[in-house]
Amino acid sequence: MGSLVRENAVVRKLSRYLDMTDGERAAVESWCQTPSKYRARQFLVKEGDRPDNVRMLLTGWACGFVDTKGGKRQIVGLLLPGDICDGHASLLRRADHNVALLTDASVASVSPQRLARTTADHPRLAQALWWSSQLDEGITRHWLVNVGRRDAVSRTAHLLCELWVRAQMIGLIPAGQLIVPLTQQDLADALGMTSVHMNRVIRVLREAKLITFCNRELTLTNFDALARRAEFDPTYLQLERRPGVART
Amino acid sequence: MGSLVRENAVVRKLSRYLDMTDGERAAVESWCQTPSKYRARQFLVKEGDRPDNVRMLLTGWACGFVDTKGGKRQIVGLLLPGDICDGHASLLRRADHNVALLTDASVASVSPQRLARTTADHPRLAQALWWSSQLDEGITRHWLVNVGRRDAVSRTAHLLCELWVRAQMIGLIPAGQLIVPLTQQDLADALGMTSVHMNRVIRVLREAKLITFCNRELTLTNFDALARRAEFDPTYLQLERRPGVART
DNA sequence: CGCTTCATTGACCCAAATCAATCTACGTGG
DNA sequence: CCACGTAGATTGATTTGGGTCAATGAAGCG
Repeated sequence: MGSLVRENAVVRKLSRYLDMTDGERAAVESWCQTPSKYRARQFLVKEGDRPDNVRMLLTGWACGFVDTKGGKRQIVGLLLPGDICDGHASLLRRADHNVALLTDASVASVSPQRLARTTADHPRLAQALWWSSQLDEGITRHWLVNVGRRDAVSRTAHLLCELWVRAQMIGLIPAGQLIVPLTQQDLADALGMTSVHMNRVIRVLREAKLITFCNRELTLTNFDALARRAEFDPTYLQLERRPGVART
Repeated sequence: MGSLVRENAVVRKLSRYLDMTDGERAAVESWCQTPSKYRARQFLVKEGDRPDNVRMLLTGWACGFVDTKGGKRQIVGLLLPGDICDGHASLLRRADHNVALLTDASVASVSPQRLARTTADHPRLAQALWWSSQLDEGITRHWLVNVGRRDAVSRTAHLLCELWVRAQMIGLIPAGQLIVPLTQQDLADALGMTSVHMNRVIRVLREAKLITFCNRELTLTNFDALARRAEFDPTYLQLERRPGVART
C-alpha cells in the first residue's frame, strides 16, 4: 500500500503522457520540494490578478470559478491532486478567473523563470506540460457541451462519471468510495443549475440506484448504467496512453 | 488601405503578444507559404482522429463542435482569421471535438516537426503559441460561464460583443458592419439554445435598438448598452498589451 | 444551547423548449 | 422564364424543465 499515495502527484499526472527518465522525474520533484500548506477556501488566483507563479496541486481539491456581476457563480473547472492550476497563464496579462481551494491543500509554486530553466534542460517536460494543458482545455470544452446540451439529470451524471474516472486514475477511490468535497451548491455552480434542483436530481439518481451520495461520500453503484444515462464518452480524458513517448 | 487585410493573419494574431523581429515574422510567414483552399462545411478535424498537423486559419471562419449521441450539437468555439485551430493538439491521442469551416477558407498546415524546428530557432514564438492557446482556453471558459449562468438575451448579447471585439481587432469591421457567417441555428448551437428561441431573442435585441442583423450583416448600434446588458467584461480577451515583450 | 451551514421538501411560476405552420430567398432543371 | 425544392427565418400555441420562494431538518461547533 501507499506507493500510489506517496508518489508525487505531478509526476504521476505527467507520467500519463510521458514515460519519464530519472532526471525528468527528479526535475519535477524539485519543483515540489517545499510545498506550501493552504487552508480550504483560500484563493490561489484572483480574477484580474497579474499571474505570477505556476501552482501545482499536490494534495487537496481546488476549483476555478467566475462570479457574475448579477451575483451568480459558475465553476469552470475542478482541480484534483496532480493538476496544474492555470498552466502557463503567466503568459497572460491578467487572470480571467478565480481559483480557490475546496479543501486544505499542499501546493507547489514554481516561478516562470525556474520552469523555463527546467524545461530548457528537459524539453520533454515542456511537452508534457503542454499536453496537460490541452487535456484541461478538452475538459472545459466538454463541460460546455454538458451544460449547453444535456438535461439536469444526464448533466449531473456526466460530471460524476468524469470525477469518478479522474479520481480513480490518481488512486482516490481505494475502497469504491470517493470523498467529493463539494456542497450541492458547488455542484450546482459547476453544472449551471440551482442547489434546489441539484438536490432533486441527486435524489433521482439515488432512487434509480445509480449512485450513493451521503456526507460527501460518493459511490457509483452502477458505473456503466450511469455512463449510459450521461452519454459519457471518456475520449476527452485521454485515457489511452499515447504510444511513442517511451523513456529515452 | 489594405495593409491590415494583406498582412498575414497569424502574424497579426501573435503580434498581440509579441513584438516580432523580422526573423520571427519570416518564420511565421514561412508556415503559411502554401496554404490550402477549403470550401465551406469541410472538416479540418474530426472527433476521434489522431491529430496530425496544426492548422492556422488565414482567411475565413471555422467552428469547433461536439455532436451529442442524443442528436444535439454544441459549438465549443468560433475561429476567425489568424486563429490556430487545435493548438498543440498533436500531443493528444485523439481529437476530442470536430472543427469544420463555416466559409470557404485558406488554411496553413504545419507539421509538429516543422513547428518544433521553428520554435527551437525562435523560442519566443513557442511562448506566443502558448499565449494564444491560453487565450483560447479563456474564451472557452467564458462561454461556459455564459451558457451556464446568463439568460438567453444577455447570453446572446455577450457572444455578439465578443465576436464584435475579436472581429474589430483583425480588421473585419471596416464599415461598422460585420458579416457573421452563422445561421440562427448555428448561433443557437453555440449558445445552448434552440433556433426558435434564438430568433425571438434576436428580435428583442433588434427592437431594443441594440443591434441590426439582417442577411448575416451584423451592426452593434450601441455597443456600450449591449455590453451592459451582457455584463460583458473583455478581460478574458487579453486586449491589454502585455508589457515587457518588446522586440529584442 | 443557540448559530451557522447544508440538505431537503413543497407550492408556484416562468423562461425556454416543443410542435407546427408560414414565409422568404435562391437555386436549378425543364 | 417559371415551377419546384430546399434552407433558413419567423411566428403562434402549448408544454415543461428547472427556477424561485419559503419552510423545515439535521449536523457540527464555539
